[in-house]
Amino acid sequence: MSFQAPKGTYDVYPPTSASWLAVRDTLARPPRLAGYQYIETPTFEDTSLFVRGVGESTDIVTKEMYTFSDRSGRSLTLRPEGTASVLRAVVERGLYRGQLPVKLWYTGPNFRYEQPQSGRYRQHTQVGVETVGSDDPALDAEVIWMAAEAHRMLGLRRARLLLNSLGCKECRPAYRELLQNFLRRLDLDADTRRRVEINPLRVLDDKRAEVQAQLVGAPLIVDHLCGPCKEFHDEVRAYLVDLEVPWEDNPKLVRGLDYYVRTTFEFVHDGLGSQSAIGGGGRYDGLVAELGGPDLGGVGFGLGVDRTLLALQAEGVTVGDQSRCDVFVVPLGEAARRYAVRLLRDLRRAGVRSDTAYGGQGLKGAMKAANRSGSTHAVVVGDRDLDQGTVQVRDLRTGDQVAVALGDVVRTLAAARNAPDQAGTSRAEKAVKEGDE
RNA sequence: GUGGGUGUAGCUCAGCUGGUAGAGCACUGGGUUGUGGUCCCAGGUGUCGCGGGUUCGAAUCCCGUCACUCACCCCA
Repeated sequence: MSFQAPKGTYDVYPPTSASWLAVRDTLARPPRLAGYQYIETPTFEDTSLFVRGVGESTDIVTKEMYTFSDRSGRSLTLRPEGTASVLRAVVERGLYRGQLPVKLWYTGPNFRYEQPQSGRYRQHTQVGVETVGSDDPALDAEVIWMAAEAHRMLGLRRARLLLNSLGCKECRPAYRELLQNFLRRLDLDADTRRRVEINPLRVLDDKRAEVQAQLVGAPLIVDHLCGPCKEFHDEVRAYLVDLEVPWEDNPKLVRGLDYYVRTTFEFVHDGLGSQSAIGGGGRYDGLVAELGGPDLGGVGFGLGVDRTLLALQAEGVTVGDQSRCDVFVVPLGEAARRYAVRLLRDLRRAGVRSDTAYGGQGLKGAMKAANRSGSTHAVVVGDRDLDQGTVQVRDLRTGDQVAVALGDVVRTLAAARNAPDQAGTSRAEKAVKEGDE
């Protein structure tokens, strides 16, 4: 009997797990630099939270949720996205009672029952931010900038930012009707006709050529924004100019979550195949009130860890430290093995990543293991050396080997670790390492 | 939910119109019993996804099934 991971899921495992972790950590760096605090919410919630929060007419709610009953008959759902949970916690814990805006970041898995394909899984990990309690367009710009900044830190160059405004409850209804009148005259399949009635804006996002061809001349929201929405949108864009974040206005950008108003954005990457969105977000004024809280506006993003890694791979950019260790200890003989366990303890306490060969492996095999560990240095120590009160410290990059007194070993290796590396470290690796400080 | 493609060694794959399984990489050992990364030599593993059918004979042809994969709707 053998098992495999459930359909649409994947394992994050070596060697790529180092890159995956680096991507996740780097996506969280700008928020942490911008005063966002960490929040963690349950992986599942009451089903009704998502129905209310994400929107009854969305595909997510109608056909993609992992919903189940627990043993006492409650209907629970694995979270399909992060915003509803975080805002639920903000309201439940009264976080909005302090200084506003509340600025939070989080990371974790989301679950959607979808047909898997390249870049689309049933469980995927996001890094997200939410800000609650401010209608300042500078905050929209900050959220967008943080995503762009994370991409810059990673060394990702070909991500494009698409930007739109979806209007608000004042101007959207009239536009919606206008659009419906236009769409109803088109030749569309049954599913799409239904969408015209339930959520007409999403029809604009249809990828099919035969649909897009008919959409030429469709009324666009940008031409029907109310005064305040138009002004808000212009201010967001002015801030983006100040921040030197390039974008493309895309009047057909909609996104599949019902709660967005005004600012809506998506980062796309052309190296990913069909699933090109690596992150996105927008403003959701009204959602907090919808979830039982005060009438506070908010804006946030969700960035896909897995798709961002795929985008980096498509650009040939390697992120994260691929080495396992800095120092590898090669003991020869019984006394050396007894010494090695203590040396490893002291190296690790000094912050030097270190490992050794176990199981009495021979010198040749141990050296091979040292090489594969990615260590820059090997410590070869045998009874002969211990008798002389020394160990052999070998630089595995150059092959240079010197005897070092027992009392100086840790200090010598700790210093070597901090020395500037000779091999050219990639810009991305440097960015990630800076993040570790 | 709908449509295409693919399932052969740990990984990437070859195997023509049926004759009973291979390569590269990886791994282990040795050349060098106190020295890795290069080089040379040696070594092992397969329910050929699964079930059935055709045939003297099936990895190869047919049917079914499962899985994976790509794409659509939609999304990270």
